[in-house]
Amino acid sequence: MSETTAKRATFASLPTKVDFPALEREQLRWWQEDGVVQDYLHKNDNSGTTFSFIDGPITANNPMGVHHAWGRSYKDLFQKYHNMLGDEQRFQNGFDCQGLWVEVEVEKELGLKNKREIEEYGIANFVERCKQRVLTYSARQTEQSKRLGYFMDWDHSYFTMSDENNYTIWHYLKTCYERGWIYKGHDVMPWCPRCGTGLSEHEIVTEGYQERTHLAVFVAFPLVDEDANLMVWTTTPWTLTVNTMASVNPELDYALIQQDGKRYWVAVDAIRNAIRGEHEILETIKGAELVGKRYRGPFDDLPAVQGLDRHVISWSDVSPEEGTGIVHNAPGAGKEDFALGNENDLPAIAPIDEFGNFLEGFGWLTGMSASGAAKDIEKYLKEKGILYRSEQYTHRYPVCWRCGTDLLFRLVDEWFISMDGLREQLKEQARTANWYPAFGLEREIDWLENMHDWMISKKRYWGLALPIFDCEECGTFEVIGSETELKERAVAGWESFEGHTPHRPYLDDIEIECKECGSRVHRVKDVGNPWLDAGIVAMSTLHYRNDKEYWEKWYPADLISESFPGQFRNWFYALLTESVALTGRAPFRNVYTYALMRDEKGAEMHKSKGNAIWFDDAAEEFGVDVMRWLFATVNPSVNMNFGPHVTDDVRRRFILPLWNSYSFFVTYANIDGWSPSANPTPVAERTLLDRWIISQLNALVAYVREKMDNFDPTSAARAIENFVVEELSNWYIRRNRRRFWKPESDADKANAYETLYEALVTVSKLIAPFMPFLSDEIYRNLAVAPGFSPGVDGGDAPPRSVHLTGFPEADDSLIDAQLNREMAAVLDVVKLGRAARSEANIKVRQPLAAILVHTPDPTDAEAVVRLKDQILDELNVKDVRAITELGGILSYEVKPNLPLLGPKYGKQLGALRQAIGALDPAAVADIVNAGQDVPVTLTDGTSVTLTSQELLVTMRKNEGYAAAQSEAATVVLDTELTPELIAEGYARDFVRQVQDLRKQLELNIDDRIVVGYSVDGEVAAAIADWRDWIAAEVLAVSLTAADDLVDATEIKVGSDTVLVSISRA
RNA sequence: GGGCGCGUAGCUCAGGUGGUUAGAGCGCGGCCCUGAUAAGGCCGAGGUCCCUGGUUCGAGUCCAGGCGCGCCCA
Repeated sequence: MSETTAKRATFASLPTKVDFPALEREQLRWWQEDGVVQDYLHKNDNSGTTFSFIDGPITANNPMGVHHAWGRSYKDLFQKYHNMLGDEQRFQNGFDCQGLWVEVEVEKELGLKNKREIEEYGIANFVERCKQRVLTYSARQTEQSKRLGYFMDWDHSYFTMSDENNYTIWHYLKTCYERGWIYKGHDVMPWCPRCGTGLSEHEIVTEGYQERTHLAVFVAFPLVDEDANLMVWTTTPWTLTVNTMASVNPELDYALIQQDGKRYWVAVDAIRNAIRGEHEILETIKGAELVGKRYRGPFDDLPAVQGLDRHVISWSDVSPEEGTGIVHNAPGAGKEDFALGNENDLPAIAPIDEFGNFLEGFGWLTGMSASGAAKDIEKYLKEKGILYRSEQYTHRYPVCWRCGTDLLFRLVDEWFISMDGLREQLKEQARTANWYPAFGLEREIDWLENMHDWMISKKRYWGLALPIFDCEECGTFEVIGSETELKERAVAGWESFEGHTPHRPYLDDIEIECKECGSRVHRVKDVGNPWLDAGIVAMSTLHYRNDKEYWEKWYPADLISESFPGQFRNWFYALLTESVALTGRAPFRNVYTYALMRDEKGAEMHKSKGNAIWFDDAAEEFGVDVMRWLFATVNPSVNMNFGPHVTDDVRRRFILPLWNSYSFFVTYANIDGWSPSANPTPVAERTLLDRWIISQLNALVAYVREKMDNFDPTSAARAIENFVVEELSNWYIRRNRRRFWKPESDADKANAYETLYEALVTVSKLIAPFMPFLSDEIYRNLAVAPGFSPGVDGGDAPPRSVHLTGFPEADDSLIDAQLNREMAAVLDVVKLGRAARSEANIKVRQPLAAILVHTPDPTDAEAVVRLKDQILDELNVKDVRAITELGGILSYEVKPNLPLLGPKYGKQLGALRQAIGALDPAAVADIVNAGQDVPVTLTDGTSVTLTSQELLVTMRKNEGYAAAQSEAATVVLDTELTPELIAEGYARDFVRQVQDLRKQLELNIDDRIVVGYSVDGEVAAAIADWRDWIAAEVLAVSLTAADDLVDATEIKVGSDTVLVSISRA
């Protein structure tokens, strides 16, 4: 081989240790400098087929975490795949810009504590800072996404704060208004007193509840017409101020209790929990009998609550499990209470302002914070003599998801879109899409069935300026649907708005004339719910308002993809409802969803817990390809545990075997100066193993395409991994190593290179959508460096990056199902042979005369014998023979063929199985093998006749043989060792150890050596007999027995010790 | 309280349409192979397939109820 090293190396040689993150950075640099991404984006301009992806906007408020990389990897891989298929695409990324989450971060930056301080700072300044923050983090996320290998048209990302996005929402709102769906609601909302805003139903997320401990009070409400009290319980004492009724369950039993001279009504089942100390039960009645009794409220002297007729009402939801079984209701301070008040025509009185402080009319409480007043109220109740007792009570309580403040329930005016008119149509449209996984549809339908009207207003600053003009004079309101309509209608304030984006505060001064009464009307101060912003993008980003042709081309999207949590009720819902309202059609055809990322131990990742992993750190520590391969191979609907051990595992399991296969090829191709030929040998003329791996490769290509076309990258990636690791690396390369290192440069060697080359180049394309960096590294070195990739690109000059190529197409004529099946049998025999050797404790280096093979289907055994070359070498045996005579090695076993017999014999099957077990297997086997029927008599005397198909005849190995058995085959070793076999074993032992010495001396693969050795007896004879073979194996120019060795090393051959010395020739 | 999903080896997870001996990877113990490999192979220990009931000749798989966990809703 030494003369071949001088030949020109075709491929860049590879480092023995790979630094994957460094390789990725280098690849990234080249893509950008060489304009690869630009060419990729325009590869399919006007191709005639399209793939429309609409990006769910990422909130541009912080740097990306690794969980963002998960979702973005799916988005990229589907788009890269379709780009390779030749589909034209838009490649538009989106940023979500407006909303409270940005405001909260800016408040932190500026040190502002509440809305009052924001207004002092100035709304215009504040809004400007919000915009700046979005620009900062969208730029940061763009760079991070590029590092992920995510190819998008980054210069044309959409921003939900854009004029077009906001005006398209106006158009949507106007449409809703014209259909009569918009209304001003009066409702009790969860309210954050710090943020000074209500939270919509959509925002009370899981983190929106926390364990909190509050002061809870048991309070007596004196009845007006009798000497007794209603006992009530509440964890929010401030709500007692606006109590207007008390409710009981009419079905429950209530007891009148006497204690310390006072009488209390309490539900019988609540006595244990509520009452402390000795007491007497005077009488028991049904809750229904309490209904209508009048009582005095604890704060009935306050000016704000005069003129109320407080009495007991009936409410079937009252339970005795918490509290007293009598519920104090404050319709102005509780959501369910508000509904109950409406049902019973009792008024709702609002006690608090937007900061959670008591309003005018609440006496000594006015100006106090509602949640801070608990202690004072407790004291007041005590002094008034109506406090029974108080306790610290821990429960799950809603908190503001941004700032953690306890929420209050506040009576407010908000704007809503009525959903009932659209509900059925939304469900119908949701069903037109394919959901992956399929249960996503059920989740969406469940949400659509239960959703309430959509609260779209928010009393904040940075967001969509709701185009609602509400006349204070006559109560008429109007919705403006576009910038031109606004200009037409504006009678004041246009000048101060003109030239600004449609945000607060610039729009706040505009006035229009009320169409009913002619009064001047301002825009409501509210901004929009941010899901309006994200939900309109299927319309706004496709130029729905201004370019219908473009919109028709790209709508609906072929794909959208986001993670489960929240999106069924948030983005998917908002997209659906806005698009369906405007067009009647669902905006997407396929929805690909995935679960949550956890840390390595399965715990939720949190910044505060310190277990969150930032994207930048992960990219530099692990490399992004390894993450992307992990993301592609896990089950997307199961939560993923992510961390260094998991990525290490992926690297070891797949990426290194792939790299090693690639590296093996490059190493030997360069030694041989091999380069791809314009006219490779037709596959049909190559060896069996070559034809086999090419056959498997084409089957793989067909499978991967099918799975990718059905949005199942997981199955595709797992199949690729199996092919590379099991078939290519562990079998094809392992079995063919000698073809690559043999000294002759003959046709057989060329075929081996051609075959491995085609497999590797094709694999580089298959993995391109999944691992953009490694795939291009392999592709560029193998296909671009030599100038063309024959047998892969038809001999044409290949594109300069794998991302500019087409996705491989399977050549069905190269798929040989018969060969694949036979090779599977061979692989099984090899595995069993190794198992048998291991069990018999005979190492592989010791040659054996033969193995005997039996397969249930005799044609498999014939194939195994035909393909025995692979087995001889792998198992180090001299012959492979099919077992033709049982010879005591195997015996017959007869089993019922259950899938056939079950349906036919039903309940008789048990008896039948018993009868079959009692038959003489050998006799039955003869009959079945002759294809004749077998008569069987059951225990009850019934006779049945079984056909040969209804019985399964198998072989079982007998004890006492070195053998192994699986469902597919039985392999038996011939363990008899002749002196010749033993001598050959010594020779192999010797070679193996000399090779090890070469390695220790760090000799080059093709260095020639001089070997001296010293040993006596059988081992000496064996070495002498095998001299030529040994010398060839270890590249020895001489192999000499000598007693005067310098620097000799002891090695073990058989049980003898041999002294060996080697040196470079 | 309702919807959806999940529950299989110490850990992470595979297990079309019910079928004969339930698998993989990691980890653990032992052995083997190795001049592409930071690899690989074989053997072993390790299982109440969450529980109960039902359908069936036969249930990890289908049905009902329950328990536990997750997400969503009330």
